[in-house]
Amino acid sequence: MLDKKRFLVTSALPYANGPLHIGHLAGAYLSADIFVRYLRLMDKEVAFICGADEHGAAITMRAKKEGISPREIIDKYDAQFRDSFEKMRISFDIFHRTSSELHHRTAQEMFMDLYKKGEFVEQSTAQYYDTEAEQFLADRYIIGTCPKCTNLDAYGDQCEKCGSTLSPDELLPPIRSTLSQSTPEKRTTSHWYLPLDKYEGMLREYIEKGELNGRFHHDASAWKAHVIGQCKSWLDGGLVPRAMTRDLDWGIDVPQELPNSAGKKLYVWFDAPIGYISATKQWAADQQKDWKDYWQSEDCGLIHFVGKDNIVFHCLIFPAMLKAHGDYILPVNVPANQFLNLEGQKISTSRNWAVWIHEYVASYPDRIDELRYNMVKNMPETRDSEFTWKGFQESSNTELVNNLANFVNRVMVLTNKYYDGVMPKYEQLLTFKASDNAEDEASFKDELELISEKVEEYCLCIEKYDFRGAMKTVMEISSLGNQLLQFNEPWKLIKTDPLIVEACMSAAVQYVAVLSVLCRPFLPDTADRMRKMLNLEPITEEGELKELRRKLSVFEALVPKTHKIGEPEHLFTRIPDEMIALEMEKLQSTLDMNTSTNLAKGEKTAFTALSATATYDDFSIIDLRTATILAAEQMPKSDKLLKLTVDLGFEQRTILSGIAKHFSPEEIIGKQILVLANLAPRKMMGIESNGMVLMAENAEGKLSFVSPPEGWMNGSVVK
RNA sequence: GGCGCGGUAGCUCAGCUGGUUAGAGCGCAUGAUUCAUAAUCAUGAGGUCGGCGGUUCAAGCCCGCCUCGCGCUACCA
Repeated sequence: MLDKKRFLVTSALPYANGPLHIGHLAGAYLSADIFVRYLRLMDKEVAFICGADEHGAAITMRAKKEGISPREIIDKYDAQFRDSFEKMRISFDIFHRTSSELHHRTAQEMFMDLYKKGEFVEQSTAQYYDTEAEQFLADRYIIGTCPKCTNLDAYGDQCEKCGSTLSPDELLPPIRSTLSQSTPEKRTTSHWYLPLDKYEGMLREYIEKGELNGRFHHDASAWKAHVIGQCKSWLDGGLVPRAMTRDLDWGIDVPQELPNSAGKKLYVWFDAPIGYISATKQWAADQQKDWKDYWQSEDCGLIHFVGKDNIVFHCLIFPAMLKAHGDYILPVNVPANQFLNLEGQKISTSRNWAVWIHEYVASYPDRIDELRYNMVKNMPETRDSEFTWKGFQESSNTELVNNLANFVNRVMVLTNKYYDGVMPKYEQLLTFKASDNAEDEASFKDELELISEKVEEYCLCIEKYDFRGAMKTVMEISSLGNQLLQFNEPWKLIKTDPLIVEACMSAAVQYVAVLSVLCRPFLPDTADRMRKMLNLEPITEEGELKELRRKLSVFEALVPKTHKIGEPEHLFTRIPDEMIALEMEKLQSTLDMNTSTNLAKGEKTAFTALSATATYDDFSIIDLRTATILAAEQMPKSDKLLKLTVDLGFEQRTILSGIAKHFSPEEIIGKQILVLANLAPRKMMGIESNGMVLMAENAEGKLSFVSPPEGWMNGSVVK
C-alpha cells in the first residue's frame, strides 16, 4: 500500500456557512490527520490538503439573513475553521480557500480545458428569471410554497422547515424571487453539462476492478464495502449528464470568453474539488515544489478522506472530471466514514444537536487528545457509530489515565527512584518474567522482539485504514508494559536481585519510548510530552517510525544505557463527573428548547418566522373546505403517500397525502378535516390528486389534522 | 417502492477468501498486589452471532424470504 513515492491526502473542504462539530471531525479530518502523520513518520513525502469551500447560494442566503456580506461570512468561518483545526492539531500542510484568486483561476482553467476538449454538452432549459433584477435565479433564490409541509417560504432547493429536498419546479405558488420579491418568469437558459454517462464504462472498471485504461490502478478490495456499494448503486442506476454551471451571483465566473457566459458561475461541485488542486498549487509554490509531482504523476497516491455524503462526488464525478481532462491522476482510495451520532440522536446543526469543535477547544484546551482518542475509538469506519459523554469519560479515565498514563508514570517514577533517572548498564543476557506471560522468561532482546511484532501489527492496521485497530495495539503495548512490571515486581526484587531489575526496567523504558512514537498520529500532544519526559529529541514527523522499526529489527535500544531521562509527569488527568454533567445539561437544554413543552414558558423557541405579508386578494383565491375522510389506503410502492377518498359534501374526491409516516389508514377514516379544494390537480405515482389536506406541524415535526367541530357540515367554506 | 451498508456478550466494537469449545476493551464478581492519578495483575460469569428456511461433511461468514436501523433515490400539492 505504501508503494507510491509520495502521497496527496485531502480532507473534504468544510462548507463556510456553519461551525464544525465532532461529526465532521470523525468523518474526514481526524482520520486523514492520523494517516498523514503516519506517512510522515514512515518518511514518506506527503501533502495534506484542505481548505474552506466558500461558494454557493447557501452562503449568500446566510449573509442576507445575518445582514452582512458573503465575504464577511466566509472570512468569519475561515478564521474559525483554522482556529478549530489548529487547536485539534489537525496538521494540514495548507488550509486554503476557494475564494482565493489562485483558485478562481485554476477552476476556470480546468473549465476551459474541458471546454476546448469538447467534453461539455451545452443544453438549454427553462428556468426562473427575475425580470426586475435581470438575472436567472439560483434554486436558493426562489421562494414558494413547500409542497410537503405548505411552508410558504420554502427555497427552490430545500424547505428549511421540513428539511425536504426540492427542485424549483416543485414549488407551489405564490412563487417569488428573494432578490426583488417579484414573481419570476420562466426563460430559457443554457448550461454546460458533463456527460457522465460517457464515463460510465471507465468508472465501472475503475470502481469495480480498480483498473484504469485496462491497467491495474488500485486494489479494489481495499476499498470500504459501503463506498463501492454506493458507487455501484449509482452506476447501475445509469449516470446522466450533470450541469457544471449555474445562474448564481456568488461563485466563480464561467470564463467570459465563452458565449452565453454572462451571469453564469461554476457549479459548486465543479469548483470545490478543484479546491484540492489549487490548494496544492499554493502549497507547492510556498514550498518551492512542483504541484504536478502530486497531481500529474503516477508516483503519487491520491487519497480523499470524506464523509459518506460525499462518496459519489469523490468516487465518480470528480474522477470523471479528472479523466476528462486527461492529465490528472485518480484517487487510489476514498476511505469514507459513516456518520457519528450523538447521545442516541443524529447530529443536527439546525437543531443544535452537536458538540461544536470551537466550543470544545475553548472550554477544554487541555483535553484535545482525550477527544481525539475517543473519536478514534468510536470512529464510524464501517457503520454509523455513537458518541456519548459518558463513554468519553470512561474511555479517557480507564484507558488513557489508568492504563497508558499510569504505566508511563510508574516507569518514570521507578527509574528515577532506583537509578536517579540514568539508564542502568544492564546485562543483556539476564532474564526476567516475560511481559506477555508470567510463566516465561525473557531477556531485554526478547522484549524488543515482542514490541517489534506489535509495531508491525500497528503499521498493518493503519495501512488498511483501520485506525481503531492501530490505536488498540498502542493500548496493548501499554498493557504489556503494565504486565511486565506486575509480573516482575521490581519494587520487591530490587532488594534481592538488583541486576535483574536493571534489565527489566531498561526494557520498560523502551516500551515508553516506542509508545512515544506510536502515539504520535493519534495523540500528538501526549507524544510530545512523553518525549520530553524521556529527554529524547522531539518528534518532527520525519521518519521516526521508520527509524524505530530499523532499531527494533537489530535489537538496538531506543533509550541507550547511561541516557538520563527527565522527571515524571501525569500525561492525563481524570475527567470529573462535573464536566460530563455540565455537557449533558447543555444537551438537555437544547432538547428542551426544541420541544414544545417550553413554548408555553415563553422561552426561546423554534417558531418558524412569519411569511411575507399576503393581501386579501392573495388569500381570496384560496378555497378551503371542510370535509370527511371516507376511505384511506396505503399507496402501493410508496413510503409516504396515503390515498384518501374525501367527502366534500357536494362531491367526493381522491386526494393523495404524504402522511403515511404519521398515520395509519385505519385510524383516520371518518376524520373531519380541512381541504385546499381548488388546488390544481397533480398526478403522483400514476394517480391524480385533487386537493390538499391541511395539517398542523409542531416543532418536532409531528402532524395533526386541522378539524372543524364534530358533525360540522362537509363542504363549508373556510374563511 | 428501488438500490446500498449494517443489526455479534449489559455498553462500545473485532471477527480475513465458510473449518476445532465465537473474540477484545469497558462494566460486573472473586482473589493478588502497592512503584503508580482508589491506579495494576490474575481468574471467572455473561452471547440460540436480528428472525425463519436452504446449500454444505462444516455457516456469524454463502443463498432465499422476513424484520429493524442508517444512507442514496423515487414519492410527500
